[in-house]
Amino acid sequence: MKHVPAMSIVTERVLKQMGNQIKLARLRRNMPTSLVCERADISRMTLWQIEKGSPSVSIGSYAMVLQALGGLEDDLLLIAKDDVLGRTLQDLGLKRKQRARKV
Amino acid sequence: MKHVPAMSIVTERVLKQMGNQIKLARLRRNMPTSLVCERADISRMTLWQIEKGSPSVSIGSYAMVLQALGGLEDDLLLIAKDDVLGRTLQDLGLKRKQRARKV
DNA sequence: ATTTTGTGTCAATTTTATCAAACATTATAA
DNA sequence: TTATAATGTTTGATAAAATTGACACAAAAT
Repeated sequence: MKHVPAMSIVTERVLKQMGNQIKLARLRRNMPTSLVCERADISRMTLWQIEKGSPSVSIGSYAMVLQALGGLEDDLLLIAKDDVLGRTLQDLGLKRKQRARKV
Repeated sequence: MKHVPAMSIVTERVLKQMGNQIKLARLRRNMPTSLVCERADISRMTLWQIEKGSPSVSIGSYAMVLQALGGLEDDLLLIAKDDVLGRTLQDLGLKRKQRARKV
């Protein structure tokens, strides 16, 4: 990430909560950080940042951690999936485009 | 990300699909990449990588893009949330710990 | 059909994440 | 209670990500 000041308070909170959820998932499985790191092929430092909710960790590291925890990587597919607002807006705009267009 | 070889084919596919879902959400809103980038305070190049599903983009950039699209950042909270396997494992292990422990 | 503007994509440079190796701290096990 | 091992945390070096700026290409508006 470039700079922190652009991160909104809301987004910060979301990342922190997500990190904590990942930590809880690890503890439920009774897996030490060292094991997850090994399987995910990342350093313990990086996992620590993930569980703390640091915005500056690559999505790839996240994905590999979720996979290391066992089949949790599919949760990523939930993002921008059930896009209620988006579909409503699209219905208003008649036909579907391949590029954004003004007005 | 450190190196690509560790990324499994499965995880690669998941990231690609997630990127595409984000792109579709943008198009539904009829927002040009330039506008999303501006709001998310990232370069067009980075957004392009997100929509392509590159593993080497920070979670912070993802979060800000989701926010720029309008209220989509809460989708991140769906990750590791409904952890069925984890809860089952925990039930087997009686009490809940704060640290992983062997056996 | 022509023009406009969003998009795909590259290379070079700057900025940042990731790592390794410590050490301190604290929850469990014994 | 003491010992043990998991976790929190820092630092400095290096690998990698994010940016800028450029250009060609393509979709949609005129």
